[in-house]
Amino acid sequence: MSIQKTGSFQGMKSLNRSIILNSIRVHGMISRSEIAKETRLTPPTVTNIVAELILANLVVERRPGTSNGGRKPILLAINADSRFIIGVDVGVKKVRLALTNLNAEVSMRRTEELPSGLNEGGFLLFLKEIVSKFKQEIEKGVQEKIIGIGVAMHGIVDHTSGIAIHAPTLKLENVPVKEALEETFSLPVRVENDAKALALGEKWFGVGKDMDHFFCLNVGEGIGGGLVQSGQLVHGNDSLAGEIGHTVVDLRGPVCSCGNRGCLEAFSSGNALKFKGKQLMNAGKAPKLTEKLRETLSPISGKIIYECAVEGDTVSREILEEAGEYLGIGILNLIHLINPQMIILGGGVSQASNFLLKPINEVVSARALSDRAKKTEIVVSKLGEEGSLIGAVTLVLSELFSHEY
Amino acid sequence: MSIQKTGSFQGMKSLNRSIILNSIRVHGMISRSEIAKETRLTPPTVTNIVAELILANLVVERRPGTSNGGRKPILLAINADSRFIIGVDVGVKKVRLALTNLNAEVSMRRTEELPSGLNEGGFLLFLKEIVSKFKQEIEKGVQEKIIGIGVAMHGIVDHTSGIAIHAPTLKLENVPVKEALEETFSLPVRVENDAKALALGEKWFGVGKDMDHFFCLNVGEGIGGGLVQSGQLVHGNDSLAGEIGHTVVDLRGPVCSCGNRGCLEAFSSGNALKFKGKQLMNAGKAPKLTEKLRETLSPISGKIIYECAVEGDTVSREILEEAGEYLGIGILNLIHLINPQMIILGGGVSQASNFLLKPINEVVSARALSDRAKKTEIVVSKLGEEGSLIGAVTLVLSELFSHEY
DNA sequence: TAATTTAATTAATAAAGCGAACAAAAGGCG
DNA sequence: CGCCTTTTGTTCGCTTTATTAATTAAATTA
Repeated sequence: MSIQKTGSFQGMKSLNRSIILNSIRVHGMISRSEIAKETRLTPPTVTNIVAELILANLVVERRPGTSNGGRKPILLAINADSRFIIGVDVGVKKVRLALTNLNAEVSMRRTEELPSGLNEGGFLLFLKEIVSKFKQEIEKGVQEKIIGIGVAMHGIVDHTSGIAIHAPTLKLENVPVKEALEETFSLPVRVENDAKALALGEKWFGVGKDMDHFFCLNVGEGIGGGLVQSGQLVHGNDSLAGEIGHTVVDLRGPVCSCGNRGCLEAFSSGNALKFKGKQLMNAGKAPKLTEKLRETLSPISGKIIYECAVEGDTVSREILEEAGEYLGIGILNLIHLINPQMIILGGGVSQASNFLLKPINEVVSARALSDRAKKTEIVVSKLGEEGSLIGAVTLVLSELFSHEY
Repeated sequence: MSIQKTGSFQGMKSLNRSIILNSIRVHGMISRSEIAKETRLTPPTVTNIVAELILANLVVERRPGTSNGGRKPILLAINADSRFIIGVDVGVKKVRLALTNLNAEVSMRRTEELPSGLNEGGFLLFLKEIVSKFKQEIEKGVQEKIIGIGVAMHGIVDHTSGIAIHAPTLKLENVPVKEALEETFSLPVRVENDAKALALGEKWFGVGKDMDHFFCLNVGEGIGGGLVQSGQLVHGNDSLAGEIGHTVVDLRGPVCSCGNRGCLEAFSSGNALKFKGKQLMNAGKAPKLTEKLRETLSPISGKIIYECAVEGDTVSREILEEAGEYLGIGILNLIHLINPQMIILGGGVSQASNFLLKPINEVVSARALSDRAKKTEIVVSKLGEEGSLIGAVTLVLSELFSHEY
């Protein structure tokens, strides 16, 4: 059994602090008395804690609200620009960097190409270098207000130790990202798997804002996912939870990159689309695709297939539709296992959602066990390409706003 | 967002109370100073709360422990016989009843046949009658010590309202079990799905005792499951979580009772075994089975197949092995999605575990993504046939020992 | 038997929420 | 315009409960 947190005065206050802080954050603007009503804290407690938060510069009083027949309420808001966070999203080919305030509003961004073939040491060196360069470009006044660095990373990440345990496409193992960055920058660093970061980002700033139970799929070249249960990110026992890409949807399906047969990833990932397109082209069954590639001089990719589908190519549409059907099966299994309120589609593939949502929804509503399961909302992320990056920032934010802080 | 619990003195104390109570429960016997060390509560706090617990008769001082070079510690234990609980397990054909103490030790049990064709009202009437009869048979002194009734029930159950929303095989919908029993017996009643109850039972009294993340399969005529994450039962958004039986393992598989194709339940449930056996017998490919049925004059069943397998019948063994392989796929999907530390096999099929565990483990270790996932322990429940019943009792217990109480 | 060690309790202290009363600021109404 | 009512927010004394330090209790050991 894990070590439990005991009830203490500090703990009690810390809990109330985070309740108030989150109430302000979620509402954008809210008065003290509204907070008291909503959270069931007493007015004096709210007053006291808010006073501390204002002193700490985390909260500011804004304009008075409209009266309800008595004294006007004083609206409180998060002092968004009092602190800043650096977010880093380590992808397969590139690293994105962003500077945001407490509302995760990006005020500066960079994208760096990730050199291939780096070993663990080289990778860390590169990471430190680009973060350092990025930080130096930030104006002095803001630089001092940076309170932490959040890193979203492809592969398996132990979020407690901040070690990237296994990043297959980068061919890296056990990289102590947190330790290295904390030492270099003397700032708290949080590291998380990119799909899980995305899910957290959706919980705080995306379509998952009001959801307590949801699953967020990250469909790009591969397929990952992040699960939120009771408002909390689920890591499982070894930080492996969420690997929906390698759940089996058809035992006799094609071989997946992981060596198994019939994984969802082998049907519906960007790579799977690419493979399927190539196959059809070789068989001479995808004239439009062949033409498009000759025109644009680009290699086959999920994006190209999507573009052809937009332009009306039936073959491309069928490829996407089939991918959607299998995604539907994977999502269905998910629904039956953990019964989320919402499924969020994120990652590169979310662009193609107009072709995917229909088959997914059809499969789910046809096969879900109960009416309630059929009603599981399936939506597309609105955070776009920067979703994981926003999630990375949120890793730091969530600690600032959390109970433990 | 759900209503949060605020930090308050009561809350703080209630939390510490539950921490201490659980520490005593888990250790069986433990001294005050050990509790303080383990829980990081201060000695006076432990003393104070323990004093209250003793006053409430929940805890007793037992014999002194062995000295560690100074004064002997006074060992504390849960006063097991200070309170009793009635557990009810509503199955498809029968209802089990049990009376237990705080250690979930059964001191009285009954099994009643469940009449078929009851409607909602008739079902409740029957339930009230058998519980009433059972209660009257309990000796007076113990009867007064009953603190609640826990009900485990087949089908979809809303555990907050205590309504059995959907019980397909009983053909019942929206049965207000909690309300009805609470009114009749003036005792707190908790109702839960049987597989989830089983999982809770395993967490408290079974092999899941020291596990924070596990999944408990209940394989009987159908296949259900209960998920424990961070020590807590997971219900999902509509109490539907855990339905592993209807996750798809092979799109082109046989038709399931739910109408879909390729559900795990259509491969590995007791019913699936039965069906498969019948199929082989009709094709004349299962001589041993045919003989056994003629001998025993009983209809084909999972149990018979198991018995034949024990007696060395290759056909029966193959049936079980195949069921195991598909179970392995289902479990694999589970592992990749939520990464539990342990998988517990419970329900009727757990008897046949000697034939099932091998293929399950083979599939998991062959196909799991990472070494850590391969190491997921797969074990058999030790609670046996009464697992869900113990779980039902635990529903009440967990509230007595919990923070909210 | 005295010294030491560990266990448990007591007493004084302090943290922080709570309830009641109070102040501040509106709006409503005569 | 001025008084009353309502809503918002604060102040103050009280209460709960954990914490620290000192104390008592009961062993072991030298």
